[in-house]
Amino acid sequence: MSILFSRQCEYAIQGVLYLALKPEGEMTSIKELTKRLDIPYHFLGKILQRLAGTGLLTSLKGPTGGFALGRKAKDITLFDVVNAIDGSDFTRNCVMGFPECSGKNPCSVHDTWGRMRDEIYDMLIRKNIAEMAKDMKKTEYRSARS
Amino acid sequence: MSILFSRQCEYAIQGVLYLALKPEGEMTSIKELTKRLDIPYHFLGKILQRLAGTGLLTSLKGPTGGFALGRKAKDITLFDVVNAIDGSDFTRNCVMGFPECSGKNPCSVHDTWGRMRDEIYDMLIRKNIAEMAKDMKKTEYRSARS
DNA sequence: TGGGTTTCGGACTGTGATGTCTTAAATATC
DNA sequence: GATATTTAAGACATCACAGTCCGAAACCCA
Repeated sequence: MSILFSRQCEYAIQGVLYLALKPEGEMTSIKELTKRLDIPYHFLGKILQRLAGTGLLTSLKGPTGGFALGRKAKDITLFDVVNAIDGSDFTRNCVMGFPECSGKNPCSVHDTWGRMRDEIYDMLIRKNIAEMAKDMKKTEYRSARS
Repeated sequence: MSILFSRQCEYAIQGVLYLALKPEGEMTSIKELTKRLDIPYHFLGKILQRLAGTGLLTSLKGPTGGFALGRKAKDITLFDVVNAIDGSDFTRNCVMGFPECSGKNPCSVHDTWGRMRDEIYDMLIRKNIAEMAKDMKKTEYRSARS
């Protein structure tokens, strides 16, 4: 069975959560992120770059440079991150790949899956980065990678 | 956003549903399937081969040969098909990729996602091919690809 | 001004999934 | 038995995603 998010997207979420644990406005380098999160250096760089391009993150070059959240953690939802990397096609396409599946012409699992899909979407929209980060803060970060 | 099933798996589901609409025991050739379902000929061949290998389908070579369901449609669940192609890893791994996410050490969306994952699993287990095919029979097949 | 540090951007490689092609094996019909 | 038809099986090609590498641009500090 295939999974919900691409690996890029998983990394993006982990990175954004890590940044949310930092004091507001403090810059964090890729070097620190890659060490703490165990994500390939250059790959993570590209992902953060992409997030910065959408305004979700800010970036600064040079020493003391790095990345930080582009707005307050509570104003960033899980959906914002996922949508920036993987898009939101899953909200539209039929789960079984029937090309003409729609509300007027539903397939056999259309309604059942539609309900689950809505629940997933709601979860992504409701979860904001601030409260997620707070949950993780309870224990030391690496062991809290859970 | 990435999707729930691989393309192979989507094709497998579509193929099995098509076979379920046929009289019991009647063989259907790849040629017919590929034409009606608009799936690449040889690729579909490999997928059906694989399903036959697990016993989900039976196959016969030669003229009048083809594929048919390996047991009664009502005894084949959606999970059987999905599991044969994509496996069932999704029931185990953390949706955000945190390597050490577990019940004892849950991430922020662990419980929420876990509940949804269970619902998806239940859907796959409960939906059998017979009733799904019956739903689709209501309209002409191609336009019922929905 | 110059050197070191960091992100930026593009090109490149590796890998797995998707899709194609060809030959062999099995079966039905004549 | 010969031939046509169909699946079986493996090699091959193509493509998207994952991951690497390098030079350039921006920035800080001495």
